[in-house]
Amino acid sequence: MSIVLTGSDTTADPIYEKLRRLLIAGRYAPGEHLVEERLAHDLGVSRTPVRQALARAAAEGLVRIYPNRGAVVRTFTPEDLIDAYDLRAVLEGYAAYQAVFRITPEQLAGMEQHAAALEASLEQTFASTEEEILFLVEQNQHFHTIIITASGNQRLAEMLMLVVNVPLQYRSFNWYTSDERRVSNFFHRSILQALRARHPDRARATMQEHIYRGRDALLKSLIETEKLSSPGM
Amino acid sequence: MSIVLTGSDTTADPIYEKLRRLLIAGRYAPGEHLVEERLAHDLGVSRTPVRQALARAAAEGLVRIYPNRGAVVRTFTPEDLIDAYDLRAVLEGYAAYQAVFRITPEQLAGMEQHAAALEASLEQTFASTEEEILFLVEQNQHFHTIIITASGNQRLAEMLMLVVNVPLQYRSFNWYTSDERRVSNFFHRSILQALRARHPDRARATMQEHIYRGRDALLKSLIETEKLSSPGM
DNA sequence: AGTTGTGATTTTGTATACAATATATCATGA
DNA sequence: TCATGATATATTGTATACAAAATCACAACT
Repeated sequence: MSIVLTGSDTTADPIYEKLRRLLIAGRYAPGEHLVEERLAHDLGVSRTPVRQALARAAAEGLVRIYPNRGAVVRTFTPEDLIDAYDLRAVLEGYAAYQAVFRITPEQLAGMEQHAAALEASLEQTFASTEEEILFLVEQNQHFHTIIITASGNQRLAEMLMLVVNVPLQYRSFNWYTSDERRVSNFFHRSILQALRARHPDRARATMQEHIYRGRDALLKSLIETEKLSSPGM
Repeated sequence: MSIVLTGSDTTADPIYEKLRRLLIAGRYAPGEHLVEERLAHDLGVSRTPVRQALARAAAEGLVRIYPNRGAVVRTFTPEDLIDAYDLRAVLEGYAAYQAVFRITPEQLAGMEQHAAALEASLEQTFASTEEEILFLVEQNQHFHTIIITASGNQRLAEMLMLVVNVPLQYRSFNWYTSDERRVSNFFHRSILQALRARHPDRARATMQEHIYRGRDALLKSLIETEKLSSPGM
């Protein structure tokens, strides 16, 4: 497997791809006004293709476009994140349920590998560099992507991409504390077990709990940074 | 309530709106090559805004864009429709479950009205004009939209729009036979009952069954027209 | 000091021009 | 007749120009 939850086949527009990568990587701050000329400069093209990419990014929820006032990077309120994670729980829970009936030994082996890679990181000192975290996020994505693919529902994969593709600055929170990483690993193992044992309900339930845990960890760290940055406001 | 599952707030681009309406209404045949100049003429603007609208339509899955070869109206294989309806069942089932905890008496009254309008059509002679069917489709959409709104998950509404907004030529099949309309009405009543009684599980189960019925009816009529149009192929 | 109004500047929205690519047409030869 | 290749046409992709709208700066006034 090469790429993680890429736009399936919907994509294939290199400059939109580039913009999306920048947005997801957090190159532009949430709420930031994206002046077209600046983007054009950053992407090395003129405004015309930039506008197309922005229209698409708006459809995918990465930015919001206000008529005659341009595009701003989408901001996520805690409520937005809760909504998104609820949806993820429902959709990926369903994916796990369905995957039980279709997942192949090769796919299970792949999941095993990614789970092992994540597990290995537990042994290390908890001095996680940004690069290290990026690696973990990627391994985790691979793990989840296999299940989604194994569900056999093409459309589901597209939907989930829209929900999961939240800027990295939000997602990577989960991988900072070694505590959360341990819990996460436990669930990865449980999910694998349920899939191997062909227990659809267990697969779904475990997946849902896994995602809700991730959500809670994210919200907790969000609230904490909130407190730190604006104590009295 | 005014508009049905409009692009929430994601929209607000009049020319994209126009294009979407044409696509959903079936103005262009599935698989048809959408030459930009022609669209520009049809929409009364130049190619530039058309291309933006197309980029967006591609992101929403209404068309597919092949690099250097333009856009084609998305075609739906039976598998695509099955995937879409499965997702609908999952998502709207979830919406119904959540709606139990938040739906207001006003919203219930609104649903009652739309259900009644649909029920009234059962009494009439079954000579359904195209206009009549459009009315039924709309009433049905309103009914479902209220539940989705009542779920309280904004993102869910956006997701469902992407799944539900399948060209009319596919959707309206369900409303041709008076048999299906009767079954549909039965489920509308059951769903309302479950919501009023505040039974989340019943609401979800009934909604899911309702959607699966719709799917089966659609597939059945698709296969039949398939047989009629190409008997030997 | 704060508010409102006016002009300058920035930024968006659309049209047009042109280059790059794909498709269609048609002649040539087996 | 059919396949193949060259040429012409059509269509997409990008850049630029300009009009419309919003934002900003700053002065005049209360």
